[in-house]
Amino acid sequence: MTSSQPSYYITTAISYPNGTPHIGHAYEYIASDAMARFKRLDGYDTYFLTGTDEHGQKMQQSAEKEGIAPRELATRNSAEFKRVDDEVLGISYDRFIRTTDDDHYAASTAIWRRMVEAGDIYLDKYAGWYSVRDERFFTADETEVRADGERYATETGTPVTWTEEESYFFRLSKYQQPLLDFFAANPDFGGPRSRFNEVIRFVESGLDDLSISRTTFDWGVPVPKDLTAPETDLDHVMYVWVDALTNYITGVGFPDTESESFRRFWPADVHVIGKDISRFHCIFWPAFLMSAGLPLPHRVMIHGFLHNAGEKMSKSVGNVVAPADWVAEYGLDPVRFFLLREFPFGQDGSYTHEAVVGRKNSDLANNLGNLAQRSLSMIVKNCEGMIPQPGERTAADRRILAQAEELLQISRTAYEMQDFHRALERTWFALGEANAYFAEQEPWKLKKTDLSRMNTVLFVTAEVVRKVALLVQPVMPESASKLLDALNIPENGDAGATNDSGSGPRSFAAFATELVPGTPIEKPAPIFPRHEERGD
RNA sequence: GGGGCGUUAGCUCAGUUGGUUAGAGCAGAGGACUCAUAAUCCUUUUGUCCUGGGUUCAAGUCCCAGACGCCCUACCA
Repeated sequence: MTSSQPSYYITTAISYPNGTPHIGHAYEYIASDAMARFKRLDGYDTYFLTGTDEHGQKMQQSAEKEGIAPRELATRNSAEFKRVDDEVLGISYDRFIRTTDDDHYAASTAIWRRMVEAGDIYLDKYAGWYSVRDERFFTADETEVRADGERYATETGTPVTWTEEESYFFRLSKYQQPLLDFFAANPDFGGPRSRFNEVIRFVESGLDDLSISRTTFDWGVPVPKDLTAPETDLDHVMYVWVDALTNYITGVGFPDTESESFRRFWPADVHVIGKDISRFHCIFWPAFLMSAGLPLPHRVMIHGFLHNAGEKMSKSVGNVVAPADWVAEYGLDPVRFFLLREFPFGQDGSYTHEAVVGRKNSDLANNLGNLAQRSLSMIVKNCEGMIPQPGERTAADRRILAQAEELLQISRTAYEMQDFHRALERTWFALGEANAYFAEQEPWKLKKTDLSRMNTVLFVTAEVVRKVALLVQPVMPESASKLLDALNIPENGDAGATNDSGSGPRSFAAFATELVPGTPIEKPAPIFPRHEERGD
């Protein structure tokens, strides 16, 4: 962690712990985790933030139903999200932030103060048709008067009443043009492009000022009294998104903008979020930051949603999958691999049991697992249990090594845009070529005719396995580590879980080296077993 | 209503700035091999590239119109 080391700051969205985590949450955590591990292994001083967003009316109401305090409910449910990260998914976050943390209150207050000082916050009335049942306002256009003379929300069919509420507003309209200029100057700010286009179109269509406080409930960050005293006697709490978005700078030390952490990690390299909250991250958040005079994040990566066999996951349909269930059925690494290999990250994906098993068996067990098994077994049996000394290399040897060699750069480029799908596709293409190479060279025949040549072929194959194992550590930390163990590569890091992974024989820096002939290896055991159907 | 994206082999999808016989993986069929986790390798079947026009020497790739699907947004007062 020297100052010369490049830094990388990545965040997930913070989860609203009004329920339990499902496979959609896991998708975002796993992808972000792979991204963070990749950067750590590639020598970046990396900071990875995740956590829970605990304020708001919904949490308060849920707590009331249970007869407990909001903070108690938040603490309990937040712990469950954290437990899934820690015990089920192996997420290598550096901090699990809670918006109820003390330093977060300080940060939220500070950014609010900055926005006030910028002249961007004013007091007004928020008025509209409020549906108690939906807990939200509707514009007049969104309501209709029915035959009974009462007014209803058209969309949800619930009765609405005219409600006026004092509220602080943020001058979002002022930032329409600055945002559009920023978008034009930073075409990769939002990804994928199609989602980013939606955001841009929305801004172009005009921005209204944003209501950013509430007085009807108190479960939130209080608006500082010294800022409200001249204007109101009411107690305002911040609109949940104001404080929620602020977590990204709380996590690196804000409001101390001179702190080592803030200077090192802000602005963030990427915020990873779902498509339902792109507007908050691509419009509100940059506008808040502009107002507060803080640098803007480099990128917001918007991922798609997972569908169960093409159907939207929903509690009422009963097709919601708990991460722990999947991990129990398929294993953690196969689940991680499946989610990142099967779907382009920016698109929705549809999963089926058959698809997961297909990836697990053909890609993991057959292509990668078996290549390692067949090559290492031959080394143990025919090379006195040591990595053999290779002889002169043929064109075929050089070709397959070069193909593995270029995977690092291909992966770097792909990961830069969170294109995990492509990185893995290219890696598995190379594995297919390696299996073909092995079959063509027929080392099992060479052992009777040309031992030196056999040694070369086995060395080259094992070397390809080593490079792939290094490269898939971010996606499958445990299995990749076992592969490296099997090759007797000295341990140093922890498959990208901490910044210790940035150097040494298991880091990406070791990509440029080769296996050391004479290194003893043990009789290998299958690392990627085929899927066994359970029950039945 | 406005806009975005998509529609390519049975399935999931690649197809760069228009250029030779349209590709991959999986699934199917046949064969080979035995080092290996009944794995691996080779060969192989199927495509009106949604439809109809247009531009061009040349279009899956550009333009126009339409169909279908998903999404964003507005409206239906």
